[in-house]
Amino acid sequence: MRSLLFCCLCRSLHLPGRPLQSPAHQITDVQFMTIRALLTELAQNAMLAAGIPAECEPHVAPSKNPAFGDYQINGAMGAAKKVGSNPRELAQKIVAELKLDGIAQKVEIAGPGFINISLDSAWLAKLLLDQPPYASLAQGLEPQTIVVDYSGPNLAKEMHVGHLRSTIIGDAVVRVLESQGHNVIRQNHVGDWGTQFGMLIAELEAQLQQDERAELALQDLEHFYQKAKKHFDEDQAFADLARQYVVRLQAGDAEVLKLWHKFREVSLAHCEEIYELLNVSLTPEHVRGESFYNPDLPVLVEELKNQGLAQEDQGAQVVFLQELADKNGNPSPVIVQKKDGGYLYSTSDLAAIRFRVGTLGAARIMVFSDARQALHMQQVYTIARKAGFASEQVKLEHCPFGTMMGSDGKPFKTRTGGTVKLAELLHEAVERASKVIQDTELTAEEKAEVARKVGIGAVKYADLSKTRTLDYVFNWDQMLSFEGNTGPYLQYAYTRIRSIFRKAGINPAELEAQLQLVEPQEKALALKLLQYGETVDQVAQEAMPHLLCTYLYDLASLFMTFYEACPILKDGVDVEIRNSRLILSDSVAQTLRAGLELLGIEVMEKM
RNA sequence: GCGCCCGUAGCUCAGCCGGAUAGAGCAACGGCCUUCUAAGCCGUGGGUCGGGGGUUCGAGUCCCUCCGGGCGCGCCA
Repeated sequence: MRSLLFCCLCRSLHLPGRPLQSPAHQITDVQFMTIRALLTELAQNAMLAAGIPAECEPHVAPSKNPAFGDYQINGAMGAAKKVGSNPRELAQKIVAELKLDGIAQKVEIAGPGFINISLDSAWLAKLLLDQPPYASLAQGLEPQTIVVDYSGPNLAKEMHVGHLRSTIIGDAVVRVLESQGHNVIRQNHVGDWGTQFGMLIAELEAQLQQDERAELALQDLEHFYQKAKKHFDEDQAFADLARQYVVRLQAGDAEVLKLWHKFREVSLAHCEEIYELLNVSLTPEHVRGESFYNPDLPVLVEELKNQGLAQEDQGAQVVFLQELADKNGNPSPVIVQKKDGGYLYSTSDLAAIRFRVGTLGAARIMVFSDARQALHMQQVYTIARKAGFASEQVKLEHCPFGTMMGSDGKPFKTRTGGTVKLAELLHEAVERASKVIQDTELTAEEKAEVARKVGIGAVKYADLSKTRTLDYVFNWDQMLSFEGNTGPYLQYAYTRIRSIFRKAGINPAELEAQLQLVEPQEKALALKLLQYGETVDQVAQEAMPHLLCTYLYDLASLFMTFYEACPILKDGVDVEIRNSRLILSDSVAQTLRAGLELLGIEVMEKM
């Protein structure tokens, strides 16, 4: 719980059952909370005072329809059923106990027992001035150590669209969590180990012997991989060498390791480039690849065996999970060691959990990976609990995402059916954005920067704005449109506000802090601004960035409506009104910028 | 066969522990620029929320069932 408002009423939380005495106008700065949290608490107190059992929740929610006020308490109906009384009468009793002086302008009972609250404009104005919503997210939260595993490309190949969702969704959630003051540890679980590296290293050595430089040979990783594969398939001697290299690699052979390091270095450099272009906060220090866990794997399997969790089956070491059995009682099998002695991703994922809990001190672990890995993650988490790698206190979360689809409804591919390279996709985005930008006053340099921010922002926003767990359809025209719920629309809304200040020659920081919410559009905008923290909280809890996108789009839309209805710099606007509307506009700009930053999307002054 | 996910306007999507006449955008149609960025705003039309049962004051939301689609299920990751 967190945020904007404060109130001494919170003390009553420690005195359950005791009626609330403090008049609301005495609200002072003791503890931050959102409007929703404040109203929930006040409603809960009123319900207790009305004799309703404590387990009945108030169910406070923002009203969907302006006719029903700003917030509504929906708990009266449920409570009435529980205590066996008339819901409308019970609502009356609750309202009689509600201490909303100075907060609400109107409280009404409607329908079967809804309690509709219209907030007081002066109160909203004061809140907005006292606690700018975009500036106080970290207030009052218990900081946690949270390990976030995202991106995790396979270093054998070039990054492709399959890595896009994990990378940008994970990065947005990471930024949201950090904004709340949590100790976030990024883990880029790259695929830098496994049999395919034998082949790649053999190929690299072959090319180095032909006086090729590693950087040059690996310039096009995709091409290099295909070449190695072809070589492997067609040349028996090469294939044998490759297999030999796998063994030497696993045995820690210095020469082979050196080549492996070289390969890894070049491949990682390629990832860094993509991250930078994408404005993703991952850096080399966050890389913790599969190879890191290699030494721990035999130890871990031995431990699973000793605990009686793993047993030999058809030559492999297998953990049978009764917890995940089908309805016929067949346990779910998880292989942790192959019959040839090799390990699998289950094994290194388990080692990763143990490391994250034991060494990194994670209280919460979030893994952003494809929805198709759901069963695997469930198996790994179940084993981790049983083996004691993670206690019940540690939250283990798989944050799955759906597949990126083309307009034909099938997985996104090139026209010829190949894998779409991420670098090419992103460059195309910038290229397309540069064609969409109309502003002729920008210099070539400015225009290039705007194109980059708009193009990359559009790709990210399109992805982030859809429900994470669903498949989503990739569509250039839609994401680069300035109409509707898109990145460019939000960036435009921001620049539009900045242009007001440019035109007026005013620095928002020097504005006199005074705000009056007279027109309905002004009040609606202020209320929306104050709900920023509620949204960010929810994104942090559920790892669902699309909620923030929806919020920012609503905010921008409300601003546009306000802007049409309420003149600011035009002739005949009273100075105080003008100042007030400038404050409101600036608050919107700051919130848009802060929100977009949490999504990893940049804004610009002009476009 | 077993399991997970999905089905909401022509299209792309929202819908917050069940809450009031199911919301946006695009597309269609009609308005609004001599004044703050019209890349905008205002309005109209458009729905058996896949079908059918059930739970209850109330179901797009929860349960069951059927239909349709996607994905996964011991030695790839």
